[in-house]
Amino acid sequence: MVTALAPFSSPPNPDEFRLLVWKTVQQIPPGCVSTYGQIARMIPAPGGISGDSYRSLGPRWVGGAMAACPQGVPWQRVVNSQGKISLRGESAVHQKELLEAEGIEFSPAGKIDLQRFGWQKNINKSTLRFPGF
DNA sequence: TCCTTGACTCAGA
DNA sequence: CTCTGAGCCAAGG
Repeated sequence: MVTALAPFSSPPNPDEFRLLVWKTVQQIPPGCVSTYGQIARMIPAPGGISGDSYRSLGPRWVGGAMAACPQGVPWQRVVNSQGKISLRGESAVHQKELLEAEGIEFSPAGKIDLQRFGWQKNINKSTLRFPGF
């Protein structure tokens, strides 16, 4: 079955790619967020896909995978590169509530500071603090 | 068949 | 900070 999602084109092996996305997202700890682009970069480009193509399509494929996210995957911890929620309508509100419940803070403009709450942030920075802690 | 619409990102203005 | 356009591709009205 071809799945009911409609990402911008699909990777060579849609099912396998989505599985990798979900597995990666499951590794995001509570109180942290990641981005579609970051998830994409953590997954190697499928065979036959050039680095350039993957750079522009990857994030969208991740978005497509998230649209069909199964239970048990912290989908709410994935936001766009600007640190803002990409969903619209009710879902967006729900996502914001779930994240706030984990201790994540939003700016007045509805943006998350990825330097503070981003997953695997710069450990080089002298300030070692755990997200949401 | 044409046009719109996606859980994206980046560079500009 | 907000808005636009480009890059990319397919399904549905």
